[in-house]
Amino acid sequence: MKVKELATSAGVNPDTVRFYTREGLLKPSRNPDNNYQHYDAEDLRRLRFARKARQLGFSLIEVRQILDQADDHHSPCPLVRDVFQQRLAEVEREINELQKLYKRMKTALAAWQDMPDGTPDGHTICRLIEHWDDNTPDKQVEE
Amino acid sequence: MKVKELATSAGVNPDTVRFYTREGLLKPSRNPDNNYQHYDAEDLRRLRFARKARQLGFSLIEVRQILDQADDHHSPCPLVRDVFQQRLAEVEREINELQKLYKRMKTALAAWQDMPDGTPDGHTICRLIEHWDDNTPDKQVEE
DNA sequence: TTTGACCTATGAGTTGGTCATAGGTTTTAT
DNA sequence: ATAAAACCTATGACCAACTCATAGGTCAAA
Repeated sequence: MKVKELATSAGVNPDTVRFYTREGLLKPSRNPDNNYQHYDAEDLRRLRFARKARQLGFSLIEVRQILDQADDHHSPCPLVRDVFQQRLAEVEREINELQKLYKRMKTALAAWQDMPDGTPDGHTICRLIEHWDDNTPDKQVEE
Repeated sequence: MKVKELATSAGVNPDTVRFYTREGLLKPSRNPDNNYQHYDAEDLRRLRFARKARQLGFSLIEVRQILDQADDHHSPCPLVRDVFQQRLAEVEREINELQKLYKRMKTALAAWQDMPDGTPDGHTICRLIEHWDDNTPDKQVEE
C-alpha cells in the first residue's frame, strides 16, 4: 500500500500517515525504484490501533511506547492499563476544570444582564470583566 | 514599574509580561538610559483585565481586540458579550466531548476487568484497545 | 569591585497534526 | 506519444499561550 491507500483505509489524512511514519509509529519499507514508502497489513493494524488509542486519550508518545513494547514481544497491556488509569484521572480533572469555568461564565453572564455597556474612561476598560469576581486572589497578603 | 514589579503585582510570570508586550496587549514606554521597559498603572489594569478575560475563556487575540477597541474610545462591551456567548457554547461542547471520552474510557475499563494481558502475536497488539468498540466507524459503506 | 538580581532580544520547545513548497513519479486521458 | 492529473518525496512553517534557554547589558548592595 502507498500512503493514500493506507490513509483512506484508516480514515485519516495522508499527512497524518507521513507524520506517524516520521514519529516512528509506522515502519514501512521502501520501494527502491521510486523511493516510495510501502505499507503492509501490519502498518494498517498499527495505524488503527494508534487511532483508537488516541480516541481513548493516549498521547502519541504513549502510543509509541506501547507499540515498541509489542515489537519487543512484551505484552503492552500492563502499560496500557497503567497509563489509562492516569489518563482517566486527568480527564476527570479536565472536566472539573471546564465545569468550573462554565459556572464562572454562567455566573458572569447572569450578572451582566442588568449592566450597561460603559465607555472606556481611562479607569475602566469594560466593567463586565473588571467587576467580575474570580475567587482566585493574585496573592495572599500573609502566610 | 519594571517587568518583574508588574509581573508580581498581577501574579504572573515575568516572561508572560514580556510576551504580552510583544503581542501588543501592554504598551510600556522606554527608559532611554538603559532601554528598559517602563510600565504604569494603566498597564497593570490592562494586564489584570487580560488575565481575568483569559480565565473567562477569551483568547489572547480576542483580548487584544477588546483592548484595542477601548483604546479607540469605543465601548468593548458589546464585543465582549458577543464573544462570550460563543465561548460559552464552545465550552459546553468541550465539556460534552470530554464527558463522552470519559464514558468511553469507563466502559473500556469495565470491559478490561476480566480480560487477560495477551502477548503480541503478530495479529494483535493489545486486545484491550483493539477489541474496544468505539462507535465511530471509519467510513460509511454506502450513502 | 564583585556578586547577584535584574533587564534586553531572540529563538526553541510544548502537542498533534495540517498545510505549503518545490520537486520527482506514475497513471490516465487524449 | 504526450500531456495533465494525481500521486509521491522531504522539509519547514503554522496553530495557542505561554515557558525556558541563551547571550549579553545594567544596576544595586556588600
